[in-house]
Amino acid sequence: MATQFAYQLDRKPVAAAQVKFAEPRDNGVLGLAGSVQNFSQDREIYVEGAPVDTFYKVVSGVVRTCKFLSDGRRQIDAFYQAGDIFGIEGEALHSLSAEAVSDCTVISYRRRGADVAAAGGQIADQLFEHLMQRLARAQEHALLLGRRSAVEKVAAFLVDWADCSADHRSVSLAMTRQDIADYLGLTIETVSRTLSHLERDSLIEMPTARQIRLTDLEALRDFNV
Amino acid sequence: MATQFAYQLDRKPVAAAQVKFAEPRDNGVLGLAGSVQNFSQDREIYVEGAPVDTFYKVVSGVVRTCKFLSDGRRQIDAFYQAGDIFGIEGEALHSLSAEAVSDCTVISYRRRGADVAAAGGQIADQLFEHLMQRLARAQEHALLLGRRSAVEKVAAFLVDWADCSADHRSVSLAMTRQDIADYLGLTIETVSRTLSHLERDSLIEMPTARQIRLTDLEALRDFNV
DNA sequence: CGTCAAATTGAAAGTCGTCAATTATCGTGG
DNA sequence: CCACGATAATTGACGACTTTCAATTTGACG
Repeated sequence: MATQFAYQLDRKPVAAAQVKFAEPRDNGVLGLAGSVQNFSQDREIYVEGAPVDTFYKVVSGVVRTCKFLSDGRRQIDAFYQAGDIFGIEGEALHSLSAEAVSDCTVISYRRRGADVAAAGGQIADQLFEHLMQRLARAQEHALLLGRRSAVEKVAAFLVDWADCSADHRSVSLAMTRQDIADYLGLTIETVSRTLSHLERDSLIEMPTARQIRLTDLEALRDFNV
Repeated sequence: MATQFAYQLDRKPVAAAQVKFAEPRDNGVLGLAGSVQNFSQDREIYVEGAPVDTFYKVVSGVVRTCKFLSDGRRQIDAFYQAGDIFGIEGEALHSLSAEAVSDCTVISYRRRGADVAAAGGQIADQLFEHLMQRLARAQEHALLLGRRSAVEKVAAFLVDWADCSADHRSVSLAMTRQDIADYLGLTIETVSRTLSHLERDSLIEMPTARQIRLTDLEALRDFNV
């Protein structure tokens, strides 16, 4: 079956590309035919197994993609922020679910009856780049899930998010502890305990639960040998 | 940068496509310009960070791709068997290392100075399909690593491999317990203990350590709710 | 100020890892 | 063909890290 995306160029990004977990920058692979959609917190954007007819770009807010086991266990694959593109999974069916972490606005672009090649070389290349990056991230994530301890996971998470803040030293989290836990393969309690532990050791400061300052960024980075 | 693969079609697969962890079938995305290479057990095929100038197809034997932490911890991303294609990671640099699990023969294909689009629509589509499948597998693997227990992991591993045997009920493992452990995010001891446990419960039989019969396939499948 | 969800903290349990010893397996050479 | 040595695999005992269960505190919002 032919892979079908109708990509069109959009040279005026709708939001500053402050990107982290998904796209390293605004890549301009956007259709002009996009339509704006709003999702309130925890609302489902699409569900695993649904047919793939659109892909999305985040305008504001945060989106998570995840998988579930039938008993409710959840693994979050990635978080997406303003400028990030998501929803390109599988040829025909979504391999993940996508949900709004916070109230958010996205633009959805319809896949049309033209295959990748027909879409043109430049666009195909951008799509490749996107997939390659997703793949590399997934591999890095697997290493974290399979081989890192709780402290290492949490430290990596904080450093990752700090990298896309202004000073690289503070993080304001849109997600709950449960989201973090399900991203890191831990429980809420372990995440909470680990953060408290890091605060006691003066590696971070938590003015509020969602605002974290990385006071010792080097030490945090050192957890990721 | 343009994504560059010079794909050429090869309609006569070099080996029966008994595929599992990587490719669902022989997809014919092969250059005629491939050259045969042999690697003895545990030999490195390429290393993470190396420039990507070739990709590979397994003729015989088994290959693993993996990542390492500086202290030696290893996470195996995937195993590849006869007919599987591997080595397509990243635009310029390998995001994984590849090593021979057993003595093996592969065909390597050189990437050339033509970008994806120039390679033609059909080939671009096949590459997309390949990447999408890799991505879906990586996500499934992350769910396993982050949210499944030791028994569930081992059961899933066995069922996966049995799916590509003749009767779907027996597995002959090319890899060591250490390989299995590093694939599942466990230790050798836990893998070994879990297998013994499954044997005591009559879910499997182990004539030898590397030959496993799944006597109760249904029960094993049920671990993956 | 009261209510509810989110987050923290404590205590206890359990799963899995670590360390160590034993057994099995395979290739090699006598 | 058997013995030997090296590597792989199994098993046990113990311990640590993480989870589970439960209670408390914090924070957001009407």
